[in-house]
Amino acid sequence: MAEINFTVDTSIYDDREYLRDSYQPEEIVGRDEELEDYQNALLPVVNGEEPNNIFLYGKTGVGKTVCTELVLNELQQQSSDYGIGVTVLSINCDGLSSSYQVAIRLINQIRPMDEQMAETGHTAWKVYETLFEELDSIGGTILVVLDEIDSLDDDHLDGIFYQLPRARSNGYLDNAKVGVIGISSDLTLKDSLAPDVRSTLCEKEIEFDSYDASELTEVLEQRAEKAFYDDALQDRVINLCAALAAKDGGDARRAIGLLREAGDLARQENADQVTEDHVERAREKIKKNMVLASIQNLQENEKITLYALASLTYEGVETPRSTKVYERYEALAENSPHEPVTVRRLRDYLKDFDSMNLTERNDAGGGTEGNYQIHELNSDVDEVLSAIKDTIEMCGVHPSIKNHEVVDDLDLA
DNA sequence: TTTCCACAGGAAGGTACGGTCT
DNA sequence: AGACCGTACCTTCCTGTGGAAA
Repeated sequence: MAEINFTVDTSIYDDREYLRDSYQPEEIVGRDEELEDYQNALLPVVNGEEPNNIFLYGKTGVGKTVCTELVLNELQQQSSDYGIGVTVLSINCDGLSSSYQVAIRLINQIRPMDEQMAETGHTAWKVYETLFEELDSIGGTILVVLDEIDSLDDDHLDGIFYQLPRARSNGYLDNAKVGVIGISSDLTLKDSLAPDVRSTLCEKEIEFDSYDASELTEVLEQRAEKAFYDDALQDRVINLCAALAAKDGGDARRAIGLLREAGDLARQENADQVTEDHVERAREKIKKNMVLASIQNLQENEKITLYALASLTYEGVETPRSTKVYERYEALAENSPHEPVTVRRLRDYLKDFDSMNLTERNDAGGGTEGNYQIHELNSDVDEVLSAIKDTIEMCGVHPSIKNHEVVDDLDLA
């Protein structure tokens, strides 16, 4: 057994807490314009008027959620000075698929633990009716923050965004003034809303631009100053993190995550300083973990599809077309306890892989072959095969991968 | 120019499941 | 107990697309 030895870090982190996702900075860098718009949009609240519905959009990690928390905290404090009661209900819609579920979450957030409502089984109108009763019993101004609304299914989007803003005019609410704050990182979401829903929900729109490299540098410097000891970071480290994150879409959360991972690596290695090399390696590690995590969440038929694609790739067919993947998939699925799905379904899987960034899907065609799509793994085939080890064991080792190291690892009787 | 081929993907509907309501 | 509800996951059917062959 390896010797267990904990070493106290004395040169890297002063206080790592400042790099955590949950840390809320007192001052937000580079979002002055957005904060001003936000403040203006909320002016009716302090004046005791009906609140605006506000729609926030911008890519992930550009400060939408952080700004919301900061602004609403401030709003609650200041309005209580004026004797106005403001309640904030916040729901993250990630993992929820319908308005129905969002409404139940809201109800359960209002209700005490021992009176929680079950998540299915009710009629839709019953759910909304209950929600309005609960809101009305709170009374005053209520701001409902719905974060990550883009993760809701398109078909189910309209329900809550239609009901909530209209509840008062339809006579469901007597005591409460409700404003909806919708937050989306999908810039096209607005277009998929029904026109009447769009016009009510988007009374005030605030767009959050992506951070550029220099803004990210500011954000990172703000955190790093408190998180790390003086001289713990090599000169170019922050600039590098900022540049990499700017290239990846200007996501501040990712930039901070990258810096944190680099710091962790340096600490593990008992280094005196975080170097550019740590950053590069941290970036690789994060990428690898993201792939692993998304593969592990796939359902079994999807994993078999990925197995089909990976085995083809390992064989040297780097961009197989959908039909080829399906042929291999069918062969693999036959050995598994799972009934193979139809080609149509598999096309959906392949489309999902692309949107999850596991693969890259491209149109191809011409010639006598007609039109078709080709699929290419976005990460190392070895990593993918390792991540679906259990599936390989279940379906059996396909001849094309019999030389792969994963196979040696499997306990094949 | 028309027809055919091979594929992509939208629409609608089926089924099983876990839940509530009466 | 049985009607009913929302949802996940799937199939079936069908239309659209663009180049090749007739």
